[in-house]
Amino acid sequence: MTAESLPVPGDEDYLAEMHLHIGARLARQEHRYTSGRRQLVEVLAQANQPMTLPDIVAADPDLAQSSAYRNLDVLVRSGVIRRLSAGGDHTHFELAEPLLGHHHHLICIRCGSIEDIHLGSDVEILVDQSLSDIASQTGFTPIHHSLDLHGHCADC
Amino acid sequence: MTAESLPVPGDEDYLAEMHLHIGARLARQEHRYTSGRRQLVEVLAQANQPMTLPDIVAADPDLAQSSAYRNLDVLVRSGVIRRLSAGGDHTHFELAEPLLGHHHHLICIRCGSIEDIHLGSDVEILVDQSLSDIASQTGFTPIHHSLDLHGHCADC
DNA sequence: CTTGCAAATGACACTCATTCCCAAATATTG
DNA sequence: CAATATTTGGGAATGAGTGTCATTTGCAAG
Repeated sequence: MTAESLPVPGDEDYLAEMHLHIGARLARQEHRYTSGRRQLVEVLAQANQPMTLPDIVAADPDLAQSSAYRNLDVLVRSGVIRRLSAGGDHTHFELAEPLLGHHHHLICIRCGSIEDIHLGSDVEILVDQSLSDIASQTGFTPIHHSLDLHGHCADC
Repeated sequence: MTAESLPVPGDEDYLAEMHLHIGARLARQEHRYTSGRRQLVEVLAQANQPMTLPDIVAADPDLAQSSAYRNLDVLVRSGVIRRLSAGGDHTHFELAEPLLGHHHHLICIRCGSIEDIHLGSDVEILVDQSLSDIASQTGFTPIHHSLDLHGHCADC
């Protein structure tokens, strides 16, 4: 999908290459890729599902809450991480699409959990085309779309 | 789309009929359709775009903040109003789809505004089918989907 | 049209997710 | 190493949203 040759999750040193990409991206914006930020990215990469701040801190208790929030914000602004507002108490965070691939979500409206799903490319193409048609009529500049299915997860 | 014969927005006494529908729906759940709730619905019906609580109170200063929040919640639980989490400071509310029709949103990631859009039925059908295919494989029970386009609005 | 009772109201206190603050620590540059 | 800039983390502050409770309102039965 992207012109850059990103390694895929099955890759041997997927994490190492990903860190290089992210470090370069942060450097371009005069930000340092510190260990705290690296830990954040690793937690999200290993979970491969959107996480809340309590999830993240539980997964790596070395992370300080205030720094985690601040660094999540830096990474969101740099396009490394994406912020999801699912309606529960906490915002969810996940790696951005260039790192994770384009996908959508199953959102449980009872327990607030979020799971990733992938749609067929035929659907994606049609959706993208329809949305950009509408956007251009309104003077809206599209950046990305979100398509989520809300309902009850298997556990609920 | 629905079996019931709801009046359409062009209708003479659209509001009156809508209030009847909502009153009946609330009564079924042992709730009263009080003047505060009616005002809430009228504000949202007239704005025909999702509003935050400050928007709502500004549009009708008679509404008390705590009651407005409580009644919004009652109306959400009763399926009259839908809650949207757009990522800004405030949650947005809009009339639910049975009253407003199925639609999607343009969400400005700079100013937080939300605007309604409608997609062609071919897109809707394809999306619906794809989503329910995936859901059934996962044991997820779909209730509704949301498809939003994020970007910059014409004003930003 | 009272009386009784459950639901609703609104002012205000409170919770808690997130942001702000700032002095100490760490990295970068010359 | 000195000088400068960014980052860190603990705790205080912010503010959207919720809870509390005494008062009011709406409805039903007599």
